[in-house]
Amino acid sequence: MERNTRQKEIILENIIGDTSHPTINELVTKIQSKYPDIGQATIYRNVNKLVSDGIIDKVPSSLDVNHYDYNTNPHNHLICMKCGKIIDLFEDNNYTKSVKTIQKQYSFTVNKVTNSI
Amino acid sequence: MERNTRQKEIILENIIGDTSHPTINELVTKIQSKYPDIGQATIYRNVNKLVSDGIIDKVPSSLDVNHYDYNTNPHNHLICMKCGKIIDLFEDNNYTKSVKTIQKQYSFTVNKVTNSI
DNA sequence: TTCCATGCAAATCGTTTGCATAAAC
DNA sequence: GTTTATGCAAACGATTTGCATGGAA
Repeated sequence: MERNTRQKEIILENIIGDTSHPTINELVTKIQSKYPDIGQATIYRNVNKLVSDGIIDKVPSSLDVNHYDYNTNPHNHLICMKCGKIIDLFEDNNYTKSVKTIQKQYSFTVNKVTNSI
Repeated sequence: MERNTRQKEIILENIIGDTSHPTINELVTKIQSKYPDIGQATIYRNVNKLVSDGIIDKVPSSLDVNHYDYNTNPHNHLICMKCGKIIDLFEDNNYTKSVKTIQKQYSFTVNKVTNSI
């Protein structure tokens, strides 16, 4: 049986509402700056669990570090393979558009669209 | 000035014509089984160079290992975020289709479309 | 009181790097 | 002969794991 802990609460709190697609490392820094007593293994373990439970999304990047995203609204991502920049693509504006249209609209080459439907 | 070496030739040969989107590790195994004298650092260095030269594509996967793809024809990829399976999407059939159409056609949720345009 | 979750440190995995040697040119 | 590329092993960074301890139920 799963138990509720202070750590789990704090970790989820720090992901919800964060629209910056943080890396694990950014989450660790962010959380430990407020709660230095929370170990990074705990953060890794909980973030992984949130991903496998479908609460948050793992967003792979071109730069070989994963980013994490809490998905209230299902959406896609436009990710730059050179610099790693991530742009959200929400259903109401361009989710239904073709890849070609999307890449024209954003005036760069579409390399990857990640979503969380 | 760049030099042509036997290793470079062999490494490129072993990527061209490989449509299986191999991981670096699969390439290392494949190449070293035929040419045990080629070091893995050399394979890493050359594969990275081929990527930065735009000869081959790095295809990030859900499983935290990169796959590599030699792109004669520009195309997208459909990648399963659970099992890592990669499907090619060529321009002539579905490249211009919307994400929604694509995911209906393949009867699973579109998580990521990678391409090499 | 039971047993799952945590914190720490060590281990692991994939990848990169330093350096001496080999081989292009 | 000069200089880049290679092979090896060590180093590195991100992530996972083992284990003793803490704390939820």
